[in-house]
Amino acid sequence: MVVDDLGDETVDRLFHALADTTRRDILRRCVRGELSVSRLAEGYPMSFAAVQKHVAVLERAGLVTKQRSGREQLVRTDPDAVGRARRALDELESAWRGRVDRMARLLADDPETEENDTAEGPER
Amino acid sequence: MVVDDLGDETVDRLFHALADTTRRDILRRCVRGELSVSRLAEGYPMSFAAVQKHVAVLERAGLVTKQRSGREQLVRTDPDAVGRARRALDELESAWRGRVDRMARLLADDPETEENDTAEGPER
DNA sequence: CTAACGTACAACCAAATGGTTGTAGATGAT
DNA sequence: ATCATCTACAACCATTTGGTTGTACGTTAG
Repeated sequence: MVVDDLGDETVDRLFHALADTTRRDILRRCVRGELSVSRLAEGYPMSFAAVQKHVAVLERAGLVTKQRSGREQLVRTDPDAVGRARRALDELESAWRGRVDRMARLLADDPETEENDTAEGPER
Repeated sequence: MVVDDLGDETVDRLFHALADTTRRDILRRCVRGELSVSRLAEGYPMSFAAVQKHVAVLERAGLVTKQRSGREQLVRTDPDAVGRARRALDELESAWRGRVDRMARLLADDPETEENDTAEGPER
Protein backbone atom coordinates (compact mmCIF):
# COMPACT_ATOMS: atom_id res chain seq x y z
CA MET A 1 0.00 0.00 0.00
CA VAL A 2 2.75 2.43 -0.82
CA VAL A 3 2.61 4.29 2.42
CA ASP A 4 6.01 5.83 2.22
CA ASP A 5 5.80 7.89 -0.89
CA LEU A 6 6.46 11.52 -0.27
CA GLY A 7 5.72 13.22 -3.56
CA ASP A 8 8.37 15.34 -5.25
CA GLU A 9 6.70 18.61 -4.39
CA THR A 10 6.32 17.55 -0.79
CA VAL A 11 10.01 16.80 -0.55
CA ASP A 12 10.82 20.06 -2.34
CA ARG A 13 8.86 22.00 0.27
CA LEU A 14 10.37 20.01 3.10
CA PHE A 15 13.99 20.63 2.18
CA HIS A 16 13.33 24.18 1.10
CA ALA A 17 11.85 24.92 4.50
CA LEU A 18 14.90 23.43 6.18
CA ALA A 19 17.30 25.41 4.02
CA ASP A 20 17.18 28.56 6.11
CA THR A 21 18.94 29.25 9.39
CA THR A 22 16.10 31.30 10.86
CA ARG A 23 13.54 28.62 10.07
CA ARG A 24 15.67 25.85 11.56
CA ASP A 25 16.03 27.99 14.65
CA ILE A 26 12.28 28.44 14.85
CA LEU A 27 11.89 24.68 14.66
CA ARG A 28 14.29 24.21 17.56
CA ARG A 29 12.51 26.76 19.67
CA CYS A 30 8.99 25.51 19.10
CA VAL A 31 9.28 21.92 20.23
CA ARG A 32 7.32 22.74 23.34
CA GLY A 33 4.67 24.61 21.45
CA GLU A 34 4.38 27.37 23.98
CA LEU A 35 5.51 30.27 21.81
CA SER A 36 3.14 32.60 20.00
CA VAL A 37 4.18 34.08 16.69
CA SER A 38 4.82 37.52 18.15
CA ARG A 39 6.74 36.02 21.05
CA LEU A 40 8.85 34.14 18.53
CA ALA A 41 9.35 37.27 16.47
CA GLU A 42 10.93 39.08 19.41
CA GLY A 43 13.91 36.79 19.05
CA TYR A 44 14.87 37.79 15.52
CA PRO A 45 16.27 40.92 13.91
CA MET A 46 13.39 41.25 11.49
CA SER A 47 9.78 42.35 11.43
CA PHE A 48 6.84 40.42 12.81
CA ALA A 49 5.52 39.91 9.29
CA ALA A 50 8.80 38.36 8.16
CA VAL A 51 8.71 35.81 10.96
CA GLN A 52 5.06 35.18 10.16
CA LYS A 53 6.12 34.28 6.63
CA HIS A 54 8.82 31.94 7.85
CA VAL A 55 6.28 30.17 10.04
CA ALA A 56 3.96 29.92 7.04
CA VAL A 57 6.72 28.23 5.02
CA LEU A 58 7.31 25.75 7.83
CA GLU A 59 3.59 25.15 8.07
CA ARG A 60 3.17 24.44 4.36
CA ALA A 61 6.04 21.99 4.65
CA GLY A 62 4.25 20.24 7.48
CA LEU A 63 7.05 20.94 9.91
CA VAL A 64 4.94 23.03 12.23
CA THR A 65 1.36 23.44 13.32
CA LYS A 66 -0.43 26.41 14.82
CA GLN A 67 -2.93 26.18 17.61
CA ARG A 68 -5.09 29.12 18.53
CA SER A 69 -5.15 30.13 22.17
CA GLY A 70 -7.16 33.24 22.79
CA ARG A 71 -5.78 35.91 20.51
CA GLU A 72 -2.46 34.17 20.28
CA GLN A 73 -1.41 31.53 17.82
CA LEU A 74 0.91 29.00 19.41
CA VAL A 75 3.48 27.39 17.15
CA ARG A 76 4.53 23.81 17.70
CA THR A 77 6.94 21.79 15.64
CA ASP A 78 5.54 18.47 14.51
CA PRO A 79 7.37 15.63 16.27
CA ASP A 80 7.05 13.46 13.17
CA ALA A 81 8.60 16.13 11.00
CA VAL A 82 12.21 15.05 11.27
CA GLY A 83 11.01 11.55 10.62
CA ARG A 84 9.61 12.61 7.29
CA ALA A 85 12.79 14.46 6.38
CA ARG A 86 14.79 11.41 7.30
CA ARG A 87 12.57 9.23 5.17
CA ALA A 88 13.14 11.52 2.23
CA LEU A 89 16.87 11.03 2.73
CA ASP A 90 16.37 7.31 3.05
CA GLU A 91 14.59 7.18 -0.27
CA LEU A 92 17.49 9.00 -1.86
CA GLU A 93 19.97 6.72 -0.22
CA SER A 94 18.25 3.54 -1.28
CA ALA A 95 18.33 4.67 -4.87
CA TRP A 96 21.97 5.27 -4.00
CA ARG A 97 22.55 1.68 -3.16
CA GLY A 98 20.51 0.58 -6.09
CA ARG A 99 18.11 -1.36 -3.98
CA VAL A 100 14.88 0.27 -5.05
CA ASP A 101 16.15 0.41 -8.58
CA ARG A 102 17.01 -3.25 -8.62
CA MET A 103 13.71 -4.19 -7.00
CA ALA A 104 11.75 -2.34 -9.62
CA ARG A 105 13.77 -4.08 -12.29
CA LEU A 106 13.04 -7.46 -10.81
CA LEU A 107 9.34 -6.76 -10.64
CA ALA A 108 9.44 -5.69 -14.25
CA ASP A 109 11.36 -8.89 -15.04
CA ASP A 110 13.64 -7.20 -17.46
CA PRO A 111 16.74 -9.38 -17.76
CA GLU A 112 19.04 -6.87 -19.44
CA THR A 113 18.40 -3.63 -17.63
CA GLU A 114 21.90 -3.25 -16.26
CA GLU A 115 23.20 -0.23 -18.07
CA ASN A 116 21.22 1.85 -20.50
CA ASP A 117 18.47 3.26 -18.36
CA THR A 118 20.23 6.51 -17.84
CA ALA A 119 18.88 8.43 -20.78
CA GLU A 120 15.29 8.43 -19.63
CA GLY A 121 14.05 11.73 -18.22
CA PRO A 122 11.92 11.69 -15.08
CA GLU A 123 9.90 14.63 -16.23
CA ARG A 124 6.69 14.58 -18.09
CA MET B 1 36.16 20.58 20.73
CA VAL B 2 32.87 20.57 18.91
CA VAL B 3 34.18 18.92 15.80
CA ASP B 4 30.85 18.03 14.33
CA ASP B 5 29.60 21.47 13.60
CA LEU B 6 28.30 21.99 10.10
CA GLY B 7 28.06 25.76 9.88
CA ASP B 8 24.74 27.40 9.18
CA GLU B 9 25.65 28.36 5.65
CA THR B 10 26.86 24.86 4.93
CA VAL B 11 23.56 23.41 6.07
CA ASP B 12 21.68 26.08 4.11
CA ARG B 13 23.48 25.06 0.93
CA LEU B 14 22.99 21.37 1.67
CA PHE B 15 19.24 21.53 2.11
CA HIS B 16 18.78 24.07 -0.64
CA ALA B 17 20.57 21.74 -3.05
CA LEU B 18 18.30 18.90 -2.00
CA ALA B 19 15.17 20.99 -2.40
CA ASP B 20 14.82 20.43 -6.12
CA THR B 21 13.49 17.37 -7.91
CA THR B 22 15.91 17.61 -10.83
CA ARG B 23 18.89 17.88 -8.51
CA ARG B 24 17.79 14.94 -6.41
CA ASP B 25 17.40 12.96 -9.60
CA ILE B 26 20.91 13.90 -10.68
CA LEU B 27 22.19 12.66 -7.35
CA ARG B 28 20.49 9.30 -7.83
CA ARG B 29 21.86 8.91 -11.31
CA CYS B 30 25.45 9.82 -10.51
CA VAL B 31 26.26 7.28 -7.84
CA ARG B 32 28.39 5.35 -10.27
CA GLY B 33 30.18 8.44 -11.48
CA GLU B 34 30.18 7.41 -15.09
CA LEU B 35 28.04 10.21 -16.48
CA SER B 36 29.44 13.34 -18.10
CA VAL B 37 27.53 16.59 -17.75
CA SER B 38 26.33 16.52 -21.34
CA ARG B 39 25.31 12.90 -21.00
CA LEU B 40 23.37 13.83 -17.90
CA ALA B 41 21.80 16.78 -19.66
CA GLU B 42 20.30 14.53 -22.34
CA GLY B 43 17.92 13.16 -19.73
CA TYR B 44 16.23 16.44 -18.84
CA PRO B 45 13.86 18.77 -20.63
CA MET B 46 16.16 21.75 -20.31
CA SER B 47 19.32 23.15 -21.81
CA PHE B 48 22.81 21.89 -21.19
CA ALA B 49 23.66 25.12 -19.37
CA ALA B 50 20.74 24.68 -17.00
CA VAL B 51 21.89 21.20 -16.02
CA GLN B 52 25.42 22.56 -15.67
CA LYS B 53 24.08 25.05 -13.14
CA HIS B 54 22.25 22.36 -11.19
CA VAL B 55 25.46 20.36 -11.01
CA ALA B 56 27.27 23.49 -9.81
CA VAL B 57 24.74 23.89 -7.00
CA LEU B 58 25.23 20.28 -5.97
CA GLU B 59 28.98 20.74 -6.13
CA ARG B 60 28.96 23.85 -3.91
CA ALA B 61 26.88 21.89 -1.43
CA GLY B 62 29.47 19.15 -1.44
CA LEU B 63 27.01 16.57 -2.70
CA VAL B 64 28.85 15.87 -5.90
CA THR B 65 32.36 16.01 -7.32
CA LYS B 66 33.54 16.34 -10.90
CA GLN B 67 36.46 14.42 -12.33
CA ARG B 68 37.93 15.35 -15.67
CA SER B 69 38.34 12.55 -18.15
CA GLY B 70 39.62 13.77 -21.49
CA ARG B 71 37.25 16.45 -22.62
CA GLU B 72 34.45 15.12 -20.48
CA GLN B 73 33.68 15.99 -16.90
CA LEU B 74 32.35 12.98 -15.01
CA VAL B 75 29.94 13.68 -12.19
CA ARG B 76 29.96 11.50 -9.12
CA THR B 77 27.77 11.66 -6.06
CA ASP B 78 29.78 11.89 -2.87
CA PRO B 79 29.03 8.77 -0.82
CA ASP B 80 29.41 10.72 2.43
CA ALA B 81 26.94 13.31 1.29
CA VAL B 82 23.82 11.72 2.69
CA GLY B 83 25.74 11.20 5.87
CA ARG B 84 26.26 14.91 6.21
CA ALA B 85 22.63 15.64 5.47
CA ARG B 86 21.65 13.11 8.06
CA ARG B 87 23.95 14.69 10.59
CA ALA B 88 22.35 18.06 9.96
CA LEU B 89 19.00 16.46 10.72
CA ASP B 90 20.46 14.80 13.81
CA GLU B 91 21.63 18.15 15.11
CA LEU B 92 18.14 19.51 14.65
CA GLU B 93 16.63 16.51 16.30
CA SER B 94 18.86 16.64 19.32
CA ALA B 95 17.79 20.24 19.86
CA TRP B 96 14.37 18.72 19.50
CA ARG B 97 14.95 16.51 22.45
CA GLY B 98 16.35 19.43 24.36
CA ARG B 99 19.87 18.24 24.76
CA VAL B 100 21.79 20.73 22.68
CA ASP B 101 19.32 23.39 23.65
CA ARG B 102 19.96 22.82 27.31
CA MET B 103 23.69 22.95 26.78
CA ALA B 104 23.51 26.18 24.83
CA ARG B 105 21.31 27.74 27.49
CA LEU B 106 23.76 26.83 30.19
CA LEU B 107 26.69 28.24 28.30
CA ALA B 108 24.82 31.43 27.54
CA ASP B 109 23.25 31.60 31.00
CA ASP B 110 19.96 32.51 29.47
CA PRO B 111 17.33 33.41 32.11
CA GLU B 112 14.81 31.27 30.24
CA THR B 113 16.62 28.24 31.60
CA GLU B 114 14.28 28.22 34.58
CA GLU B 115 11.73 25.59 33.77
CA ASN B 116 10.39 22.44 35.31
CA ASP B 117 12.69 20.26 33.29
CA THR B 118 14.86 19.03 36.10
CA ALA B 119 14.90 15.40 35.06
CA GLU B 120 16.92 14.18 32.11
CA GLY B 121 14.08 12.17 30.63
CA PRO B 122 14.01 12.38 26.84
CA GLU B 123 10.30 11.72 26.79
CA ARG B 124 7.73 14.24 27.78
C1' DC C 1 44.77 21.08 -39.74
C1' DT C 2 40.04 21.27 -39.25
C1' DA C 3 35.75 19.92 -37.63
C1' DA C 4 32.99 18.31 -33.98
C1' DC C 5 32.36 17.75 -29.19
C1' DG C 6 32.25 18.91 -24.18
C1' DT C 7 32.73 22.45 -21.19
C1' DA C 8 32.82 27.11 -19.08
C1' DC C 9 30.97 31.43 -18.57
C1' DA C 10 28.60 35.88 -19.48
C1' DA C 11 24.38 38.42 -20.39
C1' DC C 12 19.78 38.46 -20.12
C1' DC C 13 14.90 37.51 -18.39
C1' DA C 14 10.78 35.93 -15.62
C1' DA C 15 9.45 34.26 -11.41
C1' DA C 16 10.20 33.24 -6.64
C1' DT C 17 12.29 34.67 -2.10
C1' DG C 18 12.98 37.38 1.83
C1' DG C 19 12.37 41.40 3.50
C1' DT C 20 9.65 45.91 4.34
C1' DT C 21 5.36 48.94 5.60
C1' DG C 22 0.57 49.60 6.02
C1' DT C 23 -4.19 48.31 6.87
C1' DA C 24 -7.80 45.73 8.93
C1' DG C 25 -10.18 42.13 11.89
C1' DA C 26 -10.44 39.55 16.49
C1' DT C 27 -9.64 39.12 21.07
C1' DG C 28 -8.52 40.59 25.89
C1' DA C 29 -7.86 44.12 29.36
C1' DT C 30 -9.34 48.50 31.66
C1' DA D 1 -16.78 51.13 25.11
C1' DT D 2 -12.24 51.93 24.21
C1' DC D 3 -7.71 50.76 23.79
C1' DA D 4 -3.87 47.79 23.26
C1' DT D 5 -2.36 43.33 21.43
C1' DC D 6 -1.99 39.54 18.18
C1' DT D 7 -2.74 38.05 13.83
C1' DA D 8 -3.66 38.09 8.80
C1' DC D 9 -2.82 39.83 4.49
C1' DA D 10 -1.86 43.06 0.63
C1' DA D 11 1.39 45.94 -1.81
C1' DC D 12 5.85 46.94 -2.72
C1' DC D 13 11.00 46.38 -3.38
C1' DA D 14 15.74 44.21 -3.95
C1' DT D 15 18.01 40.06 -4.61
C1' DT D 16 18.30 35.30 -5.89
C1' DT D 17 16.94 31.45 -8.68
C1' DG D 18 16.18 28.79 -12.66
C1' DG D 19 15.97 29.07 -17.04
C1' DT D 20 17.48 30.84 -21.80
C1' DT D 21 20.99 32.01 -25.72
C1' DG D 22 25.47 33.15 -27.31
C1' DT D 23 30.44 33.04 -27.26
C1' DA D 24 34.97 31.23 -26.31
C1' DC D 25 38.20 27.62 -25.31
C1' DG D 26 40.36 22.96 -24.77
C1' DT D 27 40.23 18.24 -26.48
C1' DT D 28 39.42 14.40 -29.51
C1' DA D 29 38.45 12.44 -34.15
C1' DG D 30 39.01 12.49 -39.22
